[in-house]
Amino acid sequence: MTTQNGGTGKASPGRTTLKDVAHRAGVSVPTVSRVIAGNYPVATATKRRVERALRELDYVANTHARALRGQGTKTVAFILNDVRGPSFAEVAHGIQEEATRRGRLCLVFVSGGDPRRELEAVGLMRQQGAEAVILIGSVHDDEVYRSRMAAIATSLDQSGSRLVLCGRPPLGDAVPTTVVEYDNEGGAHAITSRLLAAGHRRVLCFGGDAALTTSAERLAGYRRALADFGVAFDPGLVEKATFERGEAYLAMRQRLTRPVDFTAVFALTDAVAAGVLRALTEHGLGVPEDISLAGYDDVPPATDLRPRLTTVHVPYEELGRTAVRLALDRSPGADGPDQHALLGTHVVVRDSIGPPRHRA
Amino acid sequence: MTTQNGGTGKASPGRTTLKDVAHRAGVSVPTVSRVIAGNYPVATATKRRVERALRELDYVANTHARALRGQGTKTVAFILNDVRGPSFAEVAHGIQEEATRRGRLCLVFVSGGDPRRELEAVGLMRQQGAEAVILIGSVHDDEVYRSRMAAIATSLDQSGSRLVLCGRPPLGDAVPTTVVEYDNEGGAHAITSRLLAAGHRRVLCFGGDAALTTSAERLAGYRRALADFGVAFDPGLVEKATFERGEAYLAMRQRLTRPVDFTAVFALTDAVAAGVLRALTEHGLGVPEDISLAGYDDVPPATDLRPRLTTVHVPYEELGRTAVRLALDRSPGADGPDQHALLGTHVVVRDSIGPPRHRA
DNA sequence: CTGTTAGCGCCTTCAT
DNA sequence: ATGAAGGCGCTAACAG
Repeated sequence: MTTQNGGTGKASPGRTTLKDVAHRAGVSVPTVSRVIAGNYPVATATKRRVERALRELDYVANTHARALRGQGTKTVAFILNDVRGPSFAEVAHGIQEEATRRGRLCLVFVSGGDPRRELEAVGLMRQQGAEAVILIGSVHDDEVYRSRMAAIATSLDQSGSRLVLCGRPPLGDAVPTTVVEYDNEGGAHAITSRLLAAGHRRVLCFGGDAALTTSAERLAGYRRALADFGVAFDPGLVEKATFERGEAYLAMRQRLTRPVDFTAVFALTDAVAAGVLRALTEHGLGVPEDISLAGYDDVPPATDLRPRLTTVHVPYEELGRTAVRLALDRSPGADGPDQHALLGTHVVVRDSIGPPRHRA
Repeated sequence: MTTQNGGTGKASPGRTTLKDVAHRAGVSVPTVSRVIAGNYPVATATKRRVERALRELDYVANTHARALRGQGTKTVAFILNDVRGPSFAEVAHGIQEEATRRGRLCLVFVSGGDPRRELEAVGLMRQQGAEAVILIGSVHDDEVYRSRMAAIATSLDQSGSRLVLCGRPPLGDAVPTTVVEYDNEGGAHAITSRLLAAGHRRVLCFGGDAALTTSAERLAGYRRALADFGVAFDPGLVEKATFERGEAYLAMRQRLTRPVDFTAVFALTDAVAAGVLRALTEHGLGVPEDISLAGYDDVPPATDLRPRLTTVHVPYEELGRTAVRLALDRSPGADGPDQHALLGTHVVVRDSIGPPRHRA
């Protein structure tokens, strides 16, 4: 016993290996392996001895070794801005559920919205040999981003993995990605139309950052609805702000120091709507009596707002599930370069929209 | 070239390996490895050739092989009931941040509150060789659970990993675990005291499941406050329900079909408080004019309730960070069997508590 | 400076 | 029914 585990079981600290078990049971390593796999004949007596050793030594297989051999636990990776956002959380949940159902493990990484961290994360996930790498949520859509992502997508594809864009626009048909979007522009069009149909003509579009894909699309829907109703677009009625509740509140309070030249607000996000609602209320403006309010996302907390928020439902959980399903189901050989799913959105009518009130 | 990757680069589909790169650069495998590690002298010319090959072949190291060799990317695993709960999400965020800061990857598993899935998950995480396995949130605290967990903790400990109980009571001093709790009972005591100090004597304790550790502790704090104020405990004023918003609403509506024999409600959770608030409001009862309301958790959406909820702040994110910190910082040799952190809670006073209103 | 050798833990032939 | 051998991809020792 010069080298290491001399005796009857494991001596050194660290994980129990097949060798330890084999020693203890007085058999060879492959025999133990076969008992575990159970797909090969083993004498009943031997089997029992091995099983006892297995139990006594509390053996667990080493996934890394298995992965190296080719057949290890597969994993699905996802990268998001922030787990705390209700909509992201919903997507994450969908991914989890579907991945677990298919016997996959989930790796998570939070990028904080920083493209560099996102890139770094993708690299790590690639090292891990993730079967799919899912990118969740909005992004600054510039040329650098697109070319980098295209390169990454190709790399992943070549190593048998898959880049999935979830709630983010495609990179182009040539790029081997799976894209799972929802009808972002359509939802914005629908809810803005709702506001316009109720008689509103001065609709403040509030929140978001035009450089972000999500904002841009929602803004586009807003503008298209305006055009459909023959209402001129007024840049003064587009107020950029963050997607974050607190800042939206502050920004709206700021806006209210100027004359109120709108009768309705389209908040680009439910969280923004919450902030807007608070600012409005504190300013003595009733919703929907004085000002109508619409949101976007239909996250659970929106139900607790008073009045209950009329908003656009986005199937976030389904988005996550679909992402996993598509990425995993594509036949490994046939490299259909482009998979694309577009999920529908719809307006959920609650209590925050009313007819416009004529103002002095 | 009889076997496989004969020629200049990688021929077979799948990941690029060191061997592929070595072939392409016309050097041996270890040389490539050294160029990558950069901790060993390599001729500049060779180095350049290798680097080019590396780039051209888009090489990424295989974490599993590295892990097998001993020095791979470490990972931290956490298991929770549901990512969608704001408080869980906060803990998850804290874990992420701290783990990433320390160069660890995160594995996540959603158990849906099912103890069996939790057990299964721990097994998977153990196979992965996770450095720490963090269990988040409340649990059904029976004997079976305790003994099973103790066994798992010991197993993990022996393989150099660590079981971390986060927001969940310890298993006993003998069990090698890291426990990161918050002062659950104390927070409940404090906020109930607040209600009692405001003059309330009939306080309905609403929501939760007494079999769950979290509920039990909060209920205990409630009772202790009652005792401190010399108010007799009335079992009729404890209403079990779920922790879930929607069900809480329904349960409260049900309760309101009976006579209103309380002047204040202590909701065991902010989500429950939201449901209760809605039921109360719809029943024509004003908060806090008619009924005072207190919550627990201080999750962000609580700010959007009207009136803004007075509640107990729980440092969830800090809980997550601390869990990672403790688990990773303990000196590997010295097996201090028990690590225990107890984080403080405090009441956040907002607008949902007022003096009791004398009722007919 | 570079290549050869060995071995991490597992599983899959192949040969008893 | 069982053991011996080989190799997954990588890196640390040991030659040269």
